[in-house]
Amino acid sequence: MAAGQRARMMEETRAKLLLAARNAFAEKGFAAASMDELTAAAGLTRGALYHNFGDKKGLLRAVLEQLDAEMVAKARAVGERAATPWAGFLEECVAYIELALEPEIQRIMLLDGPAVLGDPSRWPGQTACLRATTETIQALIDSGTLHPVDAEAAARLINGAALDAALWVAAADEPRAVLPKAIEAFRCLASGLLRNEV
Amino acid sequence: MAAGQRARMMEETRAKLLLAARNAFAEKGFAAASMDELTAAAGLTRGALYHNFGDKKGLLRAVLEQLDAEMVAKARAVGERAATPWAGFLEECVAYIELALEPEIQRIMLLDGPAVLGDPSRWPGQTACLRATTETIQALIDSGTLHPVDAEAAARLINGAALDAALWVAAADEPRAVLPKAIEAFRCLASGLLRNEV
DNA sequence: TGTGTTTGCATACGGCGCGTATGTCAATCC
DNA sequence: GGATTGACATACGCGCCGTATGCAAACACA
Repeated sequence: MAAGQRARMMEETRAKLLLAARNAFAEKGFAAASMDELTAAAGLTRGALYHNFGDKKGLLRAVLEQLDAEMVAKARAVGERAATPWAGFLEECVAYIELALEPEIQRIMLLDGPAVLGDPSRWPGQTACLRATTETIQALIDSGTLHPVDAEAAARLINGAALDAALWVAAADEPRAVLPKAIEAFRCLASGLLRNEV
Repeated sequence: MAAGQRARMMEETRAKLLLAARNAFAEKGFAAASMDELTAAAGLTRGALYHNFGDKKGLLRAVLEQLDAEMVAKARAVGERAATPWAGFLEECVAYIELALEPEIQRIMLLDGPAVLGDPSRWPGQTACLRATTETIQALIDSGTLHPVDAEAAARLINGAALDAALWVAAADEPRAVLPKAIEAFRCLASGLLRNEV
């Protein structure tokens, strides 16, 4: 029993640190977030942090994996309820845009993540998000729905457009007013991939 | 004459600092670039830097304005040589993608810039790049070439897609091999904005 | 022309934050 | 039951940023 207890304690401290890190990174940004404050907020010290995550960038990597997993799960759940694969894909992308309105996602995943860890395609698991999009697009190409372009390239373009749209919407003076415009423009743009114009 | 001399000296030190900053930011990234090293490389000290640019972020702002101006000038030069407005627009976008392959542009404008200064639409002059794209798209909409979507939204999406594509290409194992794929996918995507399918 | 003021930049100082090295205590192993 | 490993805390050094201060040259003005 003691062995299990120990492993659970370990997981618990990791979870506490991840939660504190998410809050600190989201509010202050990666650079301005102090490891001392962050760990103190979790009731720990920097010792625990360096033991569990190696360094500050390691902590960011772990936070990003968490966020990425949450995003892909939510987006897929939305996409699966659609009538056609293409509609599902569009719904999924729109869900991404709306998810990316969350300040936490904005700051950590779209701004600090790339700056600190480099291009997302090089992240651990290259972000489940991009993989999922690539697979979906490839399937749509195979079924003849889309023009036969490179699936990975299209996925990157779509993702970049969607996330950049979210960044723009969130920074706008009236986010709720420009969001529909962004979504409409996105649907229009994405339709360029379709083989048969509607 | 002395007055002119003084102003010219001032401009010269600004230029030297900007050049050193471009090199340092491009090679080490904004966070890892040391102001001491940077100014020493320019034959000056931090005193000159804080006197001319206020702080480290101010220096980055100045560098970004320079890069942005250079990019928009090059892209417009490419676009103006095209046969039709739409072709010119596409060529301009492709030029952006290729310009963004430069490590200097990547690191400073696409990665560190947004992380340090926030969304580009909030930068000084909101980046000439975005303004130019918005105007071009609006003109194409007015002439009936494109679907009547929000020009600013479309510009942001197009820009996001193009720059993200460049980020992806540059991080790829064989940039020269994937660049054409990215461009092809981009043209395909952009055609979604067209009113009459080709 | 001489003096007071401003300007452009260098030097000096204080503080903070990261990473690492070291210490400590409990749990495990043999 | 003593030795060892592992999880975490504590202590230290170093670099870096921002600001306060110093200084010499250029201007203003009478």
